[in-house]
Amino acid sequence: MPQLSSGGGDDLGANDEMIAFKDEGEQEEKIQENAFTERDLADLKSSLVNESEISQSPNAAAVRRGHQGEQRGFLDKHREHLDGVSKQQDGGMYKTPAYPGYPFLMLPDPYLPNSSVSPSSNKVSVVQQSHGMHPLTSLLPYSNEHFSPSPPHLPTDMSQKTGVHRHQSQDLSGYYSLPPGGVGQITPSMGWSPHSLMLGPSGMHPTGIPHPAIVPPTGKQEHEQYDRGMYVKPQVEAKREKEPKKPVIKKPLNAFMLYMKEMRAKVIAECTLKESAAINQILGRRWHALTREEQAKYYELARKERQLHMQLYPTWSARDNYEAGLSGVAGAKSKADWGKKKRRKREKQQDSNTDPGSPKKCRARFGLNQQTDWCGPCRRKKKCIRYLQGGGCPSPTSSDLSAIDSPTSPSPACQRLYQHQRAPSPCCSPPPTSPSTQLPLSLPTHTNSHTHLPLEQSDDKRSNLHLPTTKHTPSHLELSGKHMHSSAMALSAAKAAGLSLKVLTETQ
DNA sequence: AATCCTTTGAAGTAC
DNA sequence: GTACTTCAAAGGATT
Repeated sequence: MPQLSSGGGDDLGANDEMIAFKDEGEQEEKIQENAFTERDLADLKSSLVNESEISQSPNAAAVRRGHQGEQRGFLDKHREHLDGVSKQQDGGMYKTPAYPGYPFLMLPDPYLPNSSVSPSSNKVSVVQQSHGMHPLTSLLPYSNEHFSPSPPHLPTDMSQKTGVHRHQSQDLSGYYSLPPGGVGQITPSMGWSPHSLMLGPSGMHPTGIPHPAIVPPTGKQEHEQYDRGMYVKPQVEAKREKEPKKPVIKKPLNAFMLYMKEMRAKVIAECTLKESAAINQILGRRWHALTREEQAKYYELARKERQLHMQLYPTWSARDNYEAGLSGVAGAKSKADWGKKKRRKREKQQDSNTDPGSPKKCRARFGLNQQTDWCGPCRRKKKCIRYLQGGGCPSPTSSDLSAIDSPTSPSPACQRLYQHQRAPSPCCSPPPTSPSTQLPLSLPTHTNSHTHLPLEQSDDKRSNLHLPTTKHTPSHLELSGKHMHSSAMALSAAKAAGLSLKVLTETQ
């Protein structure tokens, strides 16, 4: 269970996992609630927008902004509504005030037998976004009436096994992110009805629940048809009959994904960005800029998503979608593509790993005490991009450099960006300034081993927050953070003290 | 049309 | 236990 253990061993991050966010010096200041000041936005824009989004249509931006305005209006309304609802129903999921923008909070805890969302509260119209779905679509529970009350082929043992009433699962199914081409796009106004669910194997979850995590195993076109509830394509169906494919059950969204879903529209509106990659970078920064409390909300939601996912698809495994590539994986357009993709990645890896004798990782080279010298991926426990390439080891530059990449040692991705004369990604740009203070306090960093969050989260006596449990030993910073009232304070203090991440994270 | 890019986190495999 | 990989969303950009 995701936990914040402000009391006993704080496990927000392993000391070897402190992630430096140095690229936006000012960001530390803003670690308060919504966290984004205009200055921050300006920073982001200057580092991202101006570089990568020069050539976009102002008109489109204006339109988008208008759209966002509407959306915000909707959200505000929705939040008002939810504020009331969540107070009644949330049951105190968090001790901190309910996050106003998170409709998930209104959803019943599957573990609470009596928890259910009243139909009225659950009937939230799903507003469609210009890109196909409302950013909060995943956060907006379906109306119950859209579902058949008793899915015919729900595994009979499921509810018994999990102790969850069927009804609840239906309610909870609204948790899931809706694939752009998934049922989530089918709004009440579109005449969505249980009948439209009877569309054949590809559109239906084995449980009979029109779960948004389920997408047809094939490509876009079918998605679109699926969207419209017009899953009528004889040829495709014939194909399907020939090679019956399971509906693809997508992975539950993790905390960051949930956050992205919610915030994407906001970022798009604020930054007039279009490129998802750039947006995601911003979101990544913002994510780190969030306070623990804010992140905890998303971790909790993610936990619930997984929980629900597990309940709905007890037999599903993430591996299914690995393998699904061979039989129609989500994301992969086709079997062949998936294979290609996989192959390509492997080739990449091989290419970059030709010298077995060379230092393999920043971790190995610099050790935990010099994590600020690590390349970004190493800090994120991803594959090292710096020393895999033949051992040529650009001396790490300032520890204040971006956590992602330093200008002197651009990642392959960045190099590629340069090669293609794309606007340099922020990761390739010299970070704005200051060393990061953002570190870890806001990060539920984990140890290298997975932090498989237990679904059963014990009553957290140590903290009112729920972040993934980690096993690390507390670092100085963390200890400091523990004694600080908030990460913002810690960060501010750290900044005021002129402490660098490096200093802060040195523990041994 | 297909793939890339980019982010973090979860969960999988491999050793 | 550690290291690494894949996938989840998104949509413009690139191939």
